[in-house]
Amino acid sequence: MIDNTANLLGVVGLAVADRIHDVALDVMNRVGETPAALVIIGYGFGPSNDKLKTVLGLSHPGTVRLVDRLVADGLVERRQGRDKREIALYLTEQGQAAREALLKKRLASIRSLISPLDDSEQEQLTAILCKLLVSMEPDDLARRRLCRLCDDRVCSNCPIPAEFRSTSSNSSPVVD
Amino acid sequence: MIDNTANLLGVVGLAVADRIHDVALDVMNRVGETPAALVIIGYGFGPSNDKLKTVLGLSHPGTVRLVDRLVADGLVERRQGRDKREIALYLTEQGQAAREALLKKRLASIRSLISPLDDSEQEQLTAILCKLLVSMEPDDLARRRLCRLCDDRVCSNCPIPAEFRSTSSNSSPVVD
DNA sequence: ACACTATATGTGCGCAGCGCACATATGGTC
DNA sequence: GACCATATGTGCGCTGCGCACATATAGTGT
Repeated sequence: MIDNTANLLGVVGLAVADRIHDVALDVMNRVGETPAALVIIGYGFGPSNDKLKTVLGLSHPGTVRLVDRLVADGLVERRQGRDKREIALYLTEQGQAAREALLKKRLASIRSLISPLDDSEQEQLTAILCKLLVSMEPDDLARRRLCRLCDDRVCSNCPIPAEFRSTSSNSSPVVD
Repeated sequence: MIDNTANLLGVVGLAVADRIHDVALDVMNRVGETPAALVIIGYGFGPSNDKLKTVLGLSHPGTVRLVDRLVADGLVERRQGRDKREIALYLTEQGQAAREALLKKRLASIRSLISPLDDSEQEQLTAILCKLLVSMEPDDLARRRLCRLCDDRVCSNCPIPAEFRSTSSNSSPVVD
């Protein structure tokens, strides 16, 4: 019985991931971790290459090349970081617009998926998803990675404990 | 409010997709549509390259190369199809084992995700997922694509109408 | 001041996964 | 037999990524 539920969740999860994939391809013509990088850099706290790397779960060179692509696309710019080694990544205006479109279309595509639910079912689903998320990932990094494509402005009741979302500031998911 | 639910579903969907990705990497060291191909070929009805292509949503050359990889890995063999143009794809013994491992570990990884739910929540989730799936994809092909990684043996109550699962046989998802 | 190590970014190279354009072989139709 | 449809396969290139290595800056100990 639980296998049946698990299989159904596998199907819906795949459907959601497919939709997000398609949105990213449509908005920025990039796939993989590049869309997540756009979201994370867009929080505006000027993450270094290294910070980005840990959240995305990529190798260091993979992250460098990913940023190269974002810069080549005119979405991101490298600025001077805290010392002469570090860089700080910021979105360009075009990058901001792309991020907005990405988050907006991501939400829209998933919203259309759950639109057939009535209010009661929607509340049930929300409660269940919250419960799953609370008990999902034990460490800070994995939780940030989990939320790497979130639109945090609509996530007023993010079930992930605040102490896991940022360790030195409540407003930035990319601080150290 | 619905945006909040949508965002949460986006997170869980991403988590599920990440887990499936990791399982495929672990079991067969392949990603992308290759795992799905293993599942589909494994139904044993000897799909042609072209049948496989439509379910996976890949280009024709992409599918040929995908099969090349599966053959090189010793998981799939090309046999003579219905005429001298068509080929028929079948799993080797090793391919069968890999498919079993893939499906088993996929289920296990998702099962661990939903294990914190009590019986009542699990029933609610099942009902909601079924409702979502029923109203999700309008056409035959998209529905097959949706189920491309399913373990159909645990899906006794697949919400996708039977007429969309196979048009000429009730037991094969890859017939024409 | 100077070596040594840690930190941070960037490069050369190669591989996996995929698409476009094209080539080849077989089957069906007039 | 000419012609088109169907099915598979190839040449080539691109994106996304990792491993090994190179380079630049910061800190630390003597």
